[in-house]
Amino acid sequence: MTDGERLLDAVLRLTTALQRDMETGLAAVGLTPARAHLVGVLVTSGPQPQQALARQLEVTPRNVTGLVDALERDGFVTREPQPTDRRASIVTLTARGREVADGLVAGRRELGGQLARVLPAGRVAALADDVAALADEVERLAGGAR
Amino acid sequence: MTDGERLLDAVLRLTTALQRDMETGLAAVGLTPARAHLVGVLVTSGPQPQQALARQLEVTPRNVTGLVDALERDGFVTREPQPTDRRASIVTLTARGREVADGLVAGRRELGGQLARVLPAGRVAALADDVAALADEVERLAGGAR
DNA sequence: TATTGTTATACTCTATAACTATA
DNA sequence: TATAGTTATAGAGTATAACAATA
Repeated sequence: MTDGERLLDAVLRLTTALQRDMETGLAAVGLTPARAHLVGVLVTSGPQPQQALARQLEVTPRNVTGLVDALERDGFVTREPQPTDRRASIVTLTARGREVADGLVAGRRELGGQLARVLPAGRVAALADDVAALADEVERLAGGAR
Repeated sequence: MTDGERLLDAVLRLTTALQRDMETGLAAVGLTPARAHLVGVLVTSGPQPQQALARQLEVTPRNVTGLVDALERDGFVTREPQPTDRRASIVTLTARGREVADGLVAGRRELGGQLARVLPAGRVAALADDVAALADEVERLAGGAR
């Protein structure tokens, strides 16, 4: 097996483990990855109409309807009427939604710290650069193939 | 942002890009990730009854029924009767299934090569080791939390 | 009595198409 | 006429529970 294949294997293994870890963490607070993604956009970009969410999530408006339905039912967000355009509603985090979102951010920071502690302190920055370079390349491969 | 957080960000970006890249590749040959996973197990471990597939894929037997239904319909596998146990059937790759699977293996090898070329040759092996160490840690975190 | 695979049912994420209300 | 969001429909992956056929 070449070093490149070993690298790919390790990355795929990391991918699977990370996904599992994050999904169980999200499930513990009552979220799924897709719903957490939407919550993340609200945290970063503030209250938004569903069209804007659809664009940022790269998903159809219909899909956003379903995600917001579930998040609203579970008390994470509300749909606020927009006075200037009665077609649109503004999706807004509830207090509880914000609390949960803050917890996710904290958990992510903690996971970053745990990963950093796996390696000698001097290597973490270089590793981050190398992995970023790999990500750039894969994005180029996928994007450029069109 | 700490180096650990930068590392985590890079890894998550790589994860997303890889997933997208692989999904489009699979779709081009008529497979989904879940079905390709099943095909991969057949390549590695040979023809299997569905119970064994369910264990290796870590999904329910019911789920395997659905995946095999789809793979059978699309001509990738067949269900062969098992003479010694008439309850069970043995899931077997067709000639076309094997061809497609060989293509996936080749594609993976090529992707490994492309990743390796992103970095100075001397760093690839060390990077593979570091990423493997991260994967070990995340598996430990997820598994040990039970 | 235990095991293999299935039918029945349900939830989540995703998509397209057609429609309503509003701009 | 264009836009925001919905209903209708569909496919994929996943799960549990009940059941048939076989061991």
